[in-house]
Amino acid sequence: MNSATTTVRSAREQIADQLRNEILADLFSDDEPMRETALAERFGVSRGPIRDALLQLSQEGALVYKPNSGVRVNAPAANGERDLLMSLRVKIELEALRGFVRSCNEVDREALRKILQRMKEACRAKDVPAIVGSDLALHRYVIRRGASEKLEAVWHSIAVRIRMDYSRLRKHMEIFREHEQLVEAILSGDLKQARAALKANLI
Amino acid sequence: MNSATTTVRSAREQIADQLRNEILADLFSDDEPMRETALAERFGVSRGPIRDALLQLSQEGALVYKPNSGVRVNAPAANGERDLLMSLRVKIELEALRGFVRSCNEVDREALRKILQRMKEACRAKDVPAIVGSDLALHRYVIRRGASEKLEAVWHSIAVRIRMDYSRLRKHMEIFREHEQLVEAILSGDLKQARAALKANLI
DNA sequence: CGGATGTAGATTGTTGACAATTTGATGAAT
DNA sequence: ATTCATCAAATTGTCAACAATCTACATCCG
Repeated sequence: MNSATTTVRSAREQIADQLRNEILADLFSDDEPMRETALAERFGVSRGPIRDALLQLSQEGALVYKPNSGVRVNAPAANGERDLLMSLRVKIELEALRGFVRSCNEVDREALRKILQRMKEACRAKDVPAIVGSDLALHRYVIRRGASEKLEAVWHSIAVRIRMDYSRLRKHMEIFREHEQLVEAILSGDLKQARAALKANLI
Repeated sequence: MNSATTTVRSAREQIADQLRNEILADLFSDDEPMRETALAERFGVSRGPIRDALLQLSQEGALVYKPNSGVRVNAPAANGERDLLMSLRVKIELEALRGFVRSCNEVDREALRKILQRMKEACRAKDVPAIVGSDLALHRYVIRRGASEKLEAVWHSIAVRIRMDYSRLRKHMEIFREHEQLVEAILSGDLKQARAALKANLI
């Protein structure tokens, strides 16, 4: 195994990943509480790892935590806060994009193609949680390699709180095509076009 | 009890608060691992709540989590990332400042004075963790009341990762005086001067 | 009838025991 | 001497039971 991509994925992280994708794919109602015992049964583990995952997702902004009462899905950012959050996200991603296209090597290019392929299949199958996962993975890869882990963490907490609308009217394949253009611009080393593709995808 | 200030503080949150202040006050070495059993003994609880607090602090960026190996103190942002992170922090705080001075009422003014008083005593006593706590509390109050909880969470994850240098050469009371100027500008409703005081404090 | 009060059920919070994993030391083979 | 495998101690991960807390409903008093 290589050590760049995380070799060990704890139960907590796997559960958190899956739940995050489903939450961002709007599979849960905003008001409905998420019960620990039900989730424990679903994932075939005890409540311990579930609690860890729920706490993590609360910190990320996907859930809202209320002491002695449990967690609920967090509401997407309201219009007022959305603008500022999005401007922060764009700022981080544009900065990371610059660093990424400069230092992009063959390993990075192959990783991007792989993620894009995964997104293609998810869009074809209309598997919204999988679309969410590949979308986050693509942006995250650029940010981690183009900026740093600290920036990646901050970006993540912003992206989760903005909550892109994946079930928007336009067809799912359009989501793929937007990212395909972004990746193509990156692979050809065209920073200017990559910036344009990124903005088109986000705003 | 009023419901604006959090009525219930779980063990996890109290432990996390205290540890965060100590970490940001540079009381732990960057390489030394933090052991769960030692912390459990220190706080007089079992490892459960300790694990919760450590996970939370890892999400916030104060600690670095390595599966099956435990947590260590995260290094402060390097020069390159620090600039971008600080620009994001300033952007959030300036935006929140605008909203805060506009809607600031008597309750807010009293809360600010109270936090400032706490900071004064902490600076006098050279209690660095307490200085850290009151510093974060002051900025957080402005952001929560001037912006939103989502912005507050994002700001927090940035502020923790920047890791202000509290043990800098200038005397501790100067930290207090900077914030005193900020609060005075806010209390007098002078947005322009408040922005200047904020920038002076951060940069 | 309206509002406070108590009570039962459900849910989260905490604990200690046990399992799985990592880490560093030790020693054998080349 | 160096490398590799093995092992023991320490540490984290998981679990199930129990305690504390909340919620909703019923009950009682004004």
